[in-house]
Amino acid sequence: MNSNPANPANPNGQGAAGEGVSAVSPAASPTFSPLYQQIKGLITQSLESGEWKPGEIIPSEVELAARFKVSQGTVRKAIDELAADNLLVRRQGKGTFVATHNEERAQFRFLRLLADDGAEHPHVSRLLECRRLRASAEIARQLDLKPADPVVLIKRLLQFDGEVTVLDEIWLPGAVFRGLTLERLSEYQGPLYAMFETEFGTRMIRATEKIRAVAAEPSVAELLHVPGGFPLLSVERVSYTYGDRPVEVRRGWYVTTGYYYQNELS
Amino acid sequence: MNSNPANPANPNGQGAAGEGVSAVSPAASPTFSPLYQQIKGLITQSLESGEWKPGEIIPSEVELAARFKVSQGTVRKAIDELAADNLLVRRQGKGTFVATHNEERAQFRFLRLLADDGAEHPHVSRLLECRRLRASAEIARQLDLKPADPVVLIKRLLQFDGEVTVLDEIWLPGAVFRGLTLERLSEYQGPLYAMFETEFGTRMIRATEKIRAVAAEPSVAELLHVPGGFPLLSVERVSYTYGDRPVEVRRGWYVTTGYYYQNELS
DNA sequence: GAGTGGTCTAGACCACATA
DNA sequence: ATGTGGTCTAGACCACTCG
Repeated sequence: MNSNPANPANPNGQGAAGEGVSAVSPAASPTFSPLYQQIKGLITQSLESGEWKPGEIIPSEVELAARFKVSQGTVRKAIDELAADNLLVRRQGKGTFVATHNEERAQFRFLRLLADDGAEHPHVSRLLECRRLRASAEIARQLDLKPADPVVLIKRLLQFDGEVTVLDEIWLPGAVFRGLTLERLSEYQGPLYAMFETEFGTRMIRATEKIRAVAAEPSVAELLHVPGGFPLLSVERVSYTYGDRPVEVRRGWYVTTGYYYQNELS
Repeated sequence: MNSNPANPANPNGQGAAGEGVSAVSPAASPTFSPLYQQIKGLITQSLESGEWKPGEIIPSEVELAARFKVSQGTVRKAIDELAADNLLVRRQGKGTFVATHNEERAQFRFLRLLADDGAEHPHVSRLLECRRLRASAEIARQLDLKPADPVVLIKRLLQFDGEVTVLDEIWLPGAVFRGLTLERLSEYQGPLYAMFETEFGTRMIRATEKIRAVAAEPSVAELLHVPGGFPLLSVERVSYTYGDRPVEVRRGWYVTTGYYYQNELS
């Protein structure tokens, strides 16, 4: 950040078209941060603080411009980038909304397993367990916790069109997901990320995955109805929320006969 | 496209600020295409036709604005999107350049296999063969050719830090890659896509991948120095050039012990 | 018709690179 | 000093949505 974080009076001011505002240009700021980036930060803060909740509409561009004392074009550019990052969703004629996992037209953003025939195989989740325990060194490292900090472990199966296809082990920081039980999980329907968002106020923004081919170990093989040693896709995901804070580690084993992991390189 | 494809006189004209240009607004165009999209198309044409070649600089924004008879802001938005699509690269103070696979700071854009330790293991290619044959039904379909059309097949191994890690089978349309031989391949050094670009005028823009876990078949296992049945990552890639025309099918088998396929979900 | 996002323009000035 | 992309502003008008 540069200066004027809260109520900018045009720091690196390049002045309005025909006005005499802010004839600054001091030492040619060494750490230059454009105004719209600062606005972006301010909007992100409001998202993080819950001033505008997932699914809700945010103030119009003109309102925000007035609030931040900048031109509409500047908040526009800020919102553009936030929309590109999937934090906001623009809807022409209606307004700008906080992105949500609840009413998203597709969870394909995070589940990229497709059937060979391209059909729309609906997937259902079968919960296996949900318990609280202390983080291993590895999980603690990935979740940015201290070893032996409390975590929640969820195990579940995903069935695609009746076929058992995915086994997931999901680790969550216990402090954030207080009160998460198997009962509560089973009551809720819909994507896990939607539940995390509405029930625990934690919204997944982005994730990284490490993908490998592995041989099925006996316990995994049994759950997935494949012989031991069967080749499985191992997907280790770390999900992040605002401020790039990790909030989930998910280890998945995918059966990729009849299904494949779809990826786009661009 | 809307109208005025070549030398626009502001079709859906919303007129300059204080001028009397193009007071149109006819039947409220049913298929509305913004000006900057049309400009984007015109620039893409120039890229495709080779008017500006990979690595070269393109005309400045003001020049293009004059050429297309639009404001600088409009060509700016067009270039912005083309840069986001990795067709152009902006460099402040210098100009805008046509993207190239030659001097790219990283080919990580297309090779996403990383070592567990995160180190910079240099990879070297070992060519196995390069022959011309007739497309199978499947390959023809994927390359949008007619069955039995001529294709080129390249097989190669990739070694990471000495270890054999990847086996690739690469299919190319024979008509485009005329004169591609094993000798020519071995002479060239650097990424294949760089060679395709400079030697055959075909630039890869984007690709899709289907990823699976499979058991190594005997012939593959032998080449990769793993036992038969060993779990391998199967990566089937289709690459596209301008106009979303497919120009490569690449089937890869990756050994993912000590390495993983890195992916970002956002 | 009023409000919202989307497009387009024109002009000023800043940051960066190069000569 | 000049030219290039990058930021910021102000204002006009268009496309879309909804009451």
